[in-house]
Amino acid sequence: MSTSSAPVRMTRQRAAVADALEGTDEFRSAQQLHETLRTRGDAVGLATVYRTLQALVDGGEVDVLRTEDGESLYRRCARREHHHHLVCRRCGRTVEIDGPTVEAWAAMVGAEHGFGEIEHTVELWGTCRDCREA
Amino acid sequence: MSTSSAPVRMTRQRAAVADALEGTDEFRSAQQLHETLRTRGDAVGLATVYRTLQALVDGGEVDVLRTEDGESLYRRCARREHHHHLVCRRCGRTVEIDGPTVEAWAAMVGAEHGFGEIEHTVELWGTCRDCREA
DNA sequence: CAACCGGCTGAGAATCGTTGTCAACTTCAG
DNA sequence: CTGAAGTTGACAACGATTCTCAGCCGGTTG
Repeated sequence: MSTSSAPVRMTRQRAAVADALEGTDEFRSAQQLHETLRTRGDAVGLATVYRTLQALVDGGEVDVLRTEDGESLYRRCARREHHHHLVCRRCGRTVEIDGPTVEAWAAMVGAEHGFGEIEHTVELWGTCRDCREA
Repeated sequence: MSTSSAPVRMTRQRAAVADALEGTDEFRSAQQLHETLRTRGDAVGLATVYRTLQALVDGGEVDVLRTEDGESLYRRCARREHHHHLVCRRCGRTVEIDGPTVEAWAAMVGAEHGFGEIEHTVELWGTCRDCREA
C-alpha cells in the first residue's frame, strides 16, 4: 500500500516562490510576492503563487496570518515549532516570539468552559522603529 | 467649534439590527443577521446591516472578530472594557474572558523590540460541549 | 534518447464577503 | 407641517482568493 499522495514535482515556479520567501523575513502577501517575482524576471502566474503558498502552509514550511482587512500574509519562519509574531503593520517586519504560558492558559480556559479542540490566535501588531521615524 | 459629527437618527432598520444582536450572545455574521431579520419580518437591506454593524463597532457597542476564512462576526458583549473570547467554531456560542496579563505582556514584548502602538489579537476557538455531542 | 503519464501552469472566469453609488425616502428640528 | 439632511436599498463595483481546463513539462520507463 501507499499513502497515495501524489508525487511532488520541483518546478521553476515553485522554486521561485520558495526563493522569494527565503529572501525576506517579513510577512508578505501573495500579491506582493507575485509582483516581486514578476519584477525580478521569473514571472509566475498569480494562481500558482497562491497554490504554492497554500501547499507550503499545509506542509508547515510557511506561516500565515491575516491582516485586519482580511488579506493573508506569508512568511518563512525560522522555527517550525508553534510560536507567535510581533509584526510591523507598516512594513511587515517581524519578530518571532513565544508565549510560554499562552498554550497552557488557552487549554485551561477552554476546558474550564467545556470547550474542546482549543486553538488560539495570538498575534501582536505594532509599528517598528524605522517606520515610525520615516 | 464643533465635532461636526452628523446627528444620528434612530430608524426602524437600526433598531432592528440592534435588537437582533440583543437577542443572542453568539457571534453572528452580517449575512446571518440579515437573514434572521428577513425571516423575522423586519427586512433590512444587506448594505444597511453592514453599515449599522460598522457604526456599532466604531462606537464600541459591538465586538468584531474574523473567522479563519475571513468572514467578520459580530456580537454585543456584556462588558465594554477590553477582553477576549472563547468562541465555538461550530455555533458561535461565546464566553468572554480576560487575560489579565496579556496586555502587559504585549506592551512589554513590543517595547523590547522597539515597536510602538502595540495592538494584540488574542482569541480562542474551540467546540462547545453541545456541538461536540451533536 | 524518445515516448508517455500525470502532475503543473496560467489566463481568465467565477466566488464571495463587503463596500460604493445614487435616487427615493424618512426623521426630526423649527 | 415643511424642508434640509441623514438614511435606505437594489445593484454595481471591488478585491482577494479559488476554480477551470486546455496546453505544458518533469521524470520515469523502455
